Amino acid sequence: MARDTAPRLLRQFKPSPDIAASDGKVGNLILRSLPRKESSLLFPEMEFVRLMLHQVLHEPGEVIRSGYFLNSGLGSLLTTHPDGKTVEVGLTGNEGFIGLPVIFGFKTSALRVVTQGDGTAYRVEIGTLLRMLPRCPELERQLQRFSMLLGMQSTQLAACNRLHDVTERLARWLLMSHDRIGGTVLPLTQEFLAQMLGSRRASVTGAAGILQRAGAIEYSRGSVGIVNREKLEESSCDCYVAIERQKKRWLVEAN
Amino acid sequence: MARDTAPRLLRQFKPSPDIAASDGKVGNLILRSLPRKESSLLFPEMEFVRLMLHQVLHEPGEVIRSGYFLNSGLGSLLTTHPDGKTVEVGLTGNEGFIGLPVIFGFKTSALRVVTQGDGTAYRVEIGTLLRMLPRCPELERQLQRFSMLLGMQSTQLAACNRLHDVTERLARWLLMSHDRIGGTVLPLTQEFLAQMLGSRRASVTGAAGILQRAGAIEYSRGSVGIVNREKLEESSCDCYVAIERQKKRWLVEAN
DNA sequence: ATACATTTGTACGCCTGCGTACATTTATAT
DNA sequence: ATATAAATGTACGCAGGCGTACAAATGTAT
Repeated sequence: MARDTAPRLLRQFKPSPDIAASDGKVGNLILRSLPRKESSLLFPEMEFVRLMLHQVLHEPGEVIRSGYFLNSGLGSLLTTHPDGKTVEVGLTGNEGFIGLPVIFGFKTSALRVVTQGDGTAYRVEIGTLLRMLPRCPELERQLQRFSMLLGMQSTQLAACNRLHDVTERLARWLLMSHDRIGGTVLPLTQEFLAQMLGSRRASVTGAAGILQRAGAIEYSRGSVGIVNREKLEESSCDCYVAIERQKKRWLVEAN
Repeated sequence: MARDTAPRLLRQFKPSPDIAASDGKVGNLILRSLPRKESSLLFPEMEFVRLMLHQVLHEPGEVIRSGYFLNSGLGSLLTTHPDGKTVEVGLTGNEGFIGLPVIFGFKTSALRVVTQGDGTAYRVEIGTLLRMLPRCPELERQLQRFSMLLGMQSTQLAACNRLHDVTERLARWLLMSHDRIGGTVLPLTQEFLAQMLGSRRASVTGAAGILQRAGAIEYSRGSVGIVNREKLEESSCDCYVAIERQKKRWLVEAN
């Protein structure tokens, strides 16, 4: 085995519903942007669920049964490889939706989707979603735009993986996650980070040490604290700002 | 400068129309799949153009004025970086369309798009295309599906860039290009390949030497001939088949 | 035919990251 | 309190690729 330890991922299929907690604020930006007409159609069909750390939402090749509008927490899109290696090729928080292929008529996922950090989401069964879409043009537009943004993100990550070293990529990853998670303390092990970055766990140890000595982060057994965002940005490659810049530009263009 | 030589790219904005050559067969698969109703709307609005080697169709940050349905030849999607480095993050031939962001309401390109090999395309002005889309639902569907396929491709390339060495990636690249170009001889310099793979030109020399000694390819000054596809597939990483497999699976699912 | 530009071959030192292995620290369960 | 598991620190040799530089070969223009 090429990895230190097998990933401890929760493969339970369905997050448990938690109706009680669903009242009040909707965190997901797509849902929030919808006209009342569409959201009133949609919400009765969705289920508020808690997502646990490292929960697997989709597995490559698997039929996608549910889509998830994230309210909080984040989802990592990973490629998987025969030897157990994984590489993160996309990352989304409350700005996004998990289950994009179905929007375009496809049924299976090409990627593993894993949650990172506790969070909540609105889950919708795919059949239901597909029935709703014709009556929710704004939702459809939002989902399609998000897919383009995510695609752009993955092209930038493709280049990043080619050109930048572990420390730069780790800093980039932490910045991207920090933007999508409420607090400044991220529940992360180095082993998990290694799976995200597609590197050795030992390489992450080295990189994390560099960032810590630079005063950018602080970490201990299973959690990383961001103590100085500026320094973290200095340590990161430009890919972080490149992604953010393009995202903003496009959102302005799309009015 | 980090590169041996500045890229010799043709930056002329518009490919020259060539009406004479436009009669007869349409090579682009999206256009061919359209119902007569839509294609008869569309074709009068498009211009048949020749694409020259290494022609730049879009530049990052630039407003996208025209879209291209490729009939032959291929288009590379590249990220560009301040130091002149580029990395290919997507590749399409006659199955695709160049100018996807506009379909989703965005106006600028995030990537450089360069043609590879001579080819032809149908060019359509963006304004025209956007006016047509509401009346061409099947076209819209096809374009959206293609964007998802391209997105999947770039996620695979993101992982490939992380995990595989130059020789494997070169073999993969040649396979992907071979599929999209008619003949078995590709007009390529090692310098150009280096820009696609995001590596040194000297690294490409080494990798090409390995593939040649393996009996997979033959090359000389500006052209690479594929002499044995099986051996090329053996030298490639699995990313090639992974992309093809997922593409086929999705196309079946979408019926 | 000769000069020039382009393309390719090759070499050198260097650094990063890999695979692997083992020790150490820290949390959790009994 | 003690055992067990999980997470982290660290080390070693090795391979691939980088940046750089220059020479050789091969087209192209005058």
